[in-house]
Amino acid sequence: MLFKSEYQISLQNILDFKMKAEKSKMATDPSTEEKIKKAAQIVFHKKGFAAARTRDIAEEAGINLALLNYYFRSKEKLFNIVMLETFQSFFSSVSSVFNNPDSSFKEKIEQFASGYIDLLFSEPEIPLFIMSEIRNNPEELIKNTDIKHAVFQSVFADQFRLLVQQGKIKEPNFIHFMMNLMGLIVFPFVAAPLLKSISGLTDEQFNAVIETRKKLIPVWMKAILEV
Amino acid sequence: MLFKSEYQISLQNILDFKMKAEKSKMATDPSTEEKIKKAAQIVFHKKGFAAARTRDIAEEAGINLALLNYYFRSKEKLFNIVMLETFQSFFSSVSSVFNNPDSSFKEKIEQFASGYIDLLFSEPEIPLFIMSEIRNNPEELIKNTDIKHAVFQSVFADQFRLLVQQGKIKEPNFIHFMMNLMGLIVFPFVAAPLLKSISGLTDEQFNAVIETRKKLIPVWMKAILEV
DNA sequence: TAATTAATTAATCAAACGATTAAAAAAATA
DNA sequence: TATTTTTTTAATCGTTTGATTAATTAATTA
Repeated sequence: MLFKSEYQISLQNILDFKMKAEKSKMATDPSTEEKIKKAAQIVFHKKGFAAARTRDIAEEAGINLALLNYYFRSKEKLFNIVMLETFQSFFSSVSSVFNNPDSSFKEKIEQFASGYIDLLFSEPEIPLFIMSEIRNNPEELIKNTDIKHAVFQSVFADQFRLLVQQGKIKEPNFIHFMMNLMGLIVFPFVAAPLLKSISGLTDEQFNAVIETRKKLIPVWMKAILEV
Repeated sequence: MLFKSEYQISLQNILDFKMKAEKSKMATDPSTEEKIKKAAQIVFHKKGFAAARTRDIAEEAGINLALLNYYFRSKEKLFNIVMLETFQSFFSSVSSVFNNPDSSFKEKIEQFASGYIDLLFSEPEIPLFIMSEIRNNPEELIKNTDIKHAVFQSVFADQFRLLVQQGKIKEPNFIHFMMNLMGLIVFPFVAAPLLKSISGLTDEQFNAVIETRKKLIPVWMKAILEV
């Protein structure tokens, strides 16, 4: 009896969890809301806000068009949610790397280059999406995230300034350093179609080239800093 | 009588030229066709194809909407013309620098960095425009231009390979070199809104930072090549 | 089980937008 | 000057697209 009771309680707990999960949108089976959001992410990332049609998103999600407005009120509201989540996920990795107190300056560069290139391999359309859409929504996004603080008030930035003081870094402007590091990492993804065309490389060859940049960029950045 | 005759002939020539100029679209006073094209350039560059409305373009040009279709048949045809001309003008400077037989490898880097940054100062929206729109029109554009040849079969590329043979350049892959050079130059413009926000720099301060990159990028590129 | 609420669908609306038409004005030609 | 051609305009057409509505089904609650 104790056994059965325990089993029953256990089963009840499972059912309770499942219901709770459903309501709090962490359901094991993706809820309609999640399906729409995921579909919107795919379509918005690929086409941008203006070229994306709500019918595209509904089809991608496999749901009726009216459901999109039922859950998210409007295309614009849905877009804002996707944009915010994209922005946060894209820069969440930054903070953890940049503010790790246990890694050296050099190690952070290595981790950032490698980690970011992996992230961009899995979601190569994100940079162009963010750069394209950010100009329509100036400043709004940055306020909702702590990206500014995560970069310029980071342990990474402190370590940079210390090395400048010690005379180990020549160009003291941190913004130059960030432009260079980001440029070397991100630009090949943003310009991928163009670079593939003018180089004649296949997708595989192109990816292989970028893969080697995980190791090369830290070396190049070191060289840049010392000049 | 001869005098008058000469004068008449001279006047006739002027009128003939004016008529010819008008018809061949090189009129001194911008023709309607030119006005529309210029307006389309501005609107397309700023908003991209999907977000740009033909009514925006007509208003920007100060003409009736129907004239746009009278001269260019459709929004798409007008866009293709703007895209092609943008692409060509954006890369026309490349060929002249890259294929100059009288300048050294180092000088080409300096001229390219300085010239390209100036070009981007005057038309900062072009890179994002090209990168965004090229994914919808894969390969079509590159065929209509000789960009591929201008870069990879250039004097610049030959000079690069020679320096590799001489052991003066470590990383022999020219595509890496181009990614780095382009990335250092172009990325700050593509990511300008984001970089301004996270750095807190004003437009003037930001431009001043980029201005200094004209001199810094050649130095950095030299350091990269020697590592 | 009955009543109530939430989720889903098909049909449709209204505004936006690219494009066309027919008429007027301007320019070119003979 | 008279005629023809080109350019420009106002009005409007037809489609696309974001959004809504009313009815149906499914789920929840009492």
